[in-house]
Amino acid sequence: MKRSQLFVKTLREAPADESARNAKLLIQAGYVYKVMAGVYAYTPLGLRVLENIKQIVREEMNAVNGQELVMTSLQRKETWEVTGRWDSDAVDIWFKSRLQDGTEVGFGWSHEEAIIEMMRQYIQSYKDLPISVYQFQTKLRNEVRAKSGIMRGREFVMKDMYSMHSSQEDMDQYYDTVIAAYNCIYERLGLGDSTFVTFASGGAFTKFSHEFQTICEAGEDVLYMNQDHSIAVNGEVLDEASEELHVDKNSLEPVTTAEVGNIFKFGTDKSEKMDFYFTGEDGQRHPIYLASYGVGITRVMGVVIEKCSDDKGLIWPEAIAPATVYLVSIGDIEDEARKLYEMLQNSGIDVLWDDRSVRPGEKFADADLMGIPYRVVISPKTLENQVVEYKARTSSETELLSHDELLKKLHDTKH
RNA sequence: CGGGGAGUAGCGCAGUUGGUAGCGCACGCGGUUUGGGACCGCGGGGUCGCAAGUUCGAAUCUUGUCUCCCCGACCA
Repeated sequence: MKRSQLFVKTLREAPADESARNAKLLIQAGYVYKVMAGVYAYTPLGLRVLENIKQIVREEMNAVNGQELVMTSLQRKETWEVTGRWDSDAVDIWFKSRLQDGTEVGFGWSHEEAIIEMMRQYIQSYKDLPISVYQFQTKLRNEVRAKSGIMRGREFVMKDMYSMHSSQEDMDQYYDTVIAAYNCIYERLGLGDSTFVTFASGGAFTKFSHEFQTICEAGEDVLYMNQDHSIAVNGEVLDEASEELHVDKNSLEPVTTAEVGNIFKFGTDKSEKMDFYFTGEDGQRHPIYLASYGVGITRVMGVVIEKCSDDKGLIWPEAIAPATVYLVSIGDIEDEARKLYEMLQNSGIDVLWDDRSVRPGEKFADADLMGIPYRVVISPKTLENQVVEYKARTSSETELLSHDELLKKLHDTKH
């Protein structure tokens, strides 16, 4: 990717109409464009980060036999009337509209009912179970107030997975494997050390759900944790949960967190409401056991920024950065720079080459602001000694390396 | 939805006894520059969020309205 071909521009100053760190930096560095409150468009840079996060999630979902599909944003009224959730008194964040013939439609704020309705057509027998399906969807929610930049928008990308089972035991077992998969996701996103599975309120269909909460000052939740972090409870269910876990709630310390995932078991309640049954080995009809698993993709992106940035700008974890190397070429050395650019790309490294004819200082400032993990500088000075200058975004030290040493270094740091 | 703050050029901002809009950055042209956001000269760009009203005259005063941010409420 050449900087001269990117339409994106960085801003000298952060936008004044945002106060959330993630939104300020993303707009300033050219990753997102704000359309309205809680609604953000993603530039090629922002899209790359989003896709990188999705790919990690996708790999982990595939690893637990999730089958990817994609539902629709337009939803039928009838789909939601079955569970009473079309009613605006029950769900106050609906965006609704009408077809030209007057038919009411809703814009998907969730896809639970929609997916179950669809799966009902394909699942009849115990032989069809278990099954697990997931999608990445843009959810539309008419929030009264959007806030915290991309962390709580009216339009956001979510991965939602649904598993269907013929027995409680099968669901419970699968549920635990998904918890493990989720831990892998947050580990790979660089949030492993600060993300915890917590007890949270269960809502309409189950007593407790599990939330994945990441310690984050910009978060909206308060978690109560014990000393070794083996127990974490959402403040909203502190009393009930501590009782259930047999711990003294006064021994738990509060910490501010952001929810980055939410999973829960519906059991058979929802299936019974939606007439989602299978025929068992006994020849009888039984309700299907259901569980649901969500990850807020765009929200995770925001949380990563809130946790990882400095006064110069963004600092992406390598796993989701839009490029691995920010190549700065200085002086009239286009041919040599192009060779280095191609060499790095050919060895599988994503390079953003700043080939613009602007002053070096501006390129350095942009490299920092955009948060690309490694900066490589090539100039007449480095060429004289057959080296390039290498610097990690997180370090203030530079190193002079030969091309071979550079490749080795970049491949070694990759995991 | 309650409370608070704010809308003036692409971005950040200034602009009070009311007199027809300016600065920095960005942008275009010319030149000098080139390892941490250079400098000089010239130039383009704004129905001052929108709508009414007061006035000879409104960015400025009045009313209404829309939008954005923050706190709260809300949040499968």
